[in-house]
Amino acid sequence: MNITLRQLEVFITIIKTGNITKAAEELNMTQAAASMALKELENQLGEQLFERVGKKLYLNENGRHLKGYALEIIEKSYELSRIFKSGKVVGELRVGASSTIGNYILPAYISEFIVKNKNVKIMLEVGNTEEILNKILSFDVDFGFVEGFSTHTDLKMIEWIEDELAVFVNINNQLAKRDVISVNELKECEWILRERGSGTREVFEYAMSRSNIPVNVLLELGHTEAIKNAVSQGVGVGCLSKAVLEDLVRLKKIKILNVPFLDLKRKFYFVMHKKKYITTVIKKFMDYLNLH
DNA sequence: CCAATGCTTGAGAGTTGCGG
DNA sequence: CCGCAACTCTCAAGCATTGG
Repeated sequence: MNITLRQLEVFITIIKTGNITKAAEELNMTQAAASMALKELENQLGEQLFERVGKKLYLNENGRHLKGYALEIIEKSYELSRIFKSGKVVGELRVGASSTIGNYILPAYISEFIVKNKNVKIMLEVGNTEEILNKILSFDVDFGFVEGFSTHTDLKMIEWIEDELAVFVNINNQLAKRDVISVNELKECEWILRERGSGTREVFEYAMSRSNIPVNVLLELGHTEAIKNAVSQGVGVGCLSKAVLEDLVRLKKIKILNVPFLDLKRKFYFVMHKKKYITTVIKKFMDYLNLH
């Protein structure tokens, strides 16, 4: 015989109530049956879970070890019953997102979604585009949102929303006074950029190379906020998503430069493994974001 | 039909707590 | 400190249900 859910339930209830009799009462079974259930569980595991001191039971090391597992298994089984009984969308989503999307765009969408679907939990993992694509490929996340396109044959990419990068400087920078920036002026700039592997960096470099502008990198930083801070302190020139810069523009700490020769438009993509099983919750989320 | 499983019942044994 | 009632756990036997 295997370990049963009932045995785990008895085990947890005994911990909760402190003795077998009360646990049995709570579970609507006789004390003897509860006692047997515990004994059978201990037999299955080949270890005692409680120390018997007199007529009292004390949870021992084995019991403490089992407790966490038992609670998790019981909770999952209850959840399963709830799903089938309620017909509601219940579940957990692991979502990956590249930095810009994960930190600035997605939280608002996720908040709205979980308010509408109270039984859904969402865990958001933020990394750079490359890291997120790898997590999707290894099924570590259910799906993700990234800034760059991938042609990987196992990935399904769906266009989500449009975004635009902006070149920006500290408000006191000479360039901030110019209406339009020239190619030559941009060639002189020292850049503070995201690391390679970041979608933002990729789009920026592609746009620069199309205009034949060499990129003189002063500093590479892994975080958007770090770049914003550095540039607003007067160090170098940055290029990040417009959506990310709104606060500093409003505070008049930075100025977005007019660089008409650079095509800084890009798209955000929804990405999923082609073999990923689409659960009800995933379907619901995709419908919510209008992804088809 | 039989074996496995899980339950109840009833008996028994150890522990606790209280009154004398 | 002793004796006893009450309490709590274990064990054995037996019953009902389920599934091969």
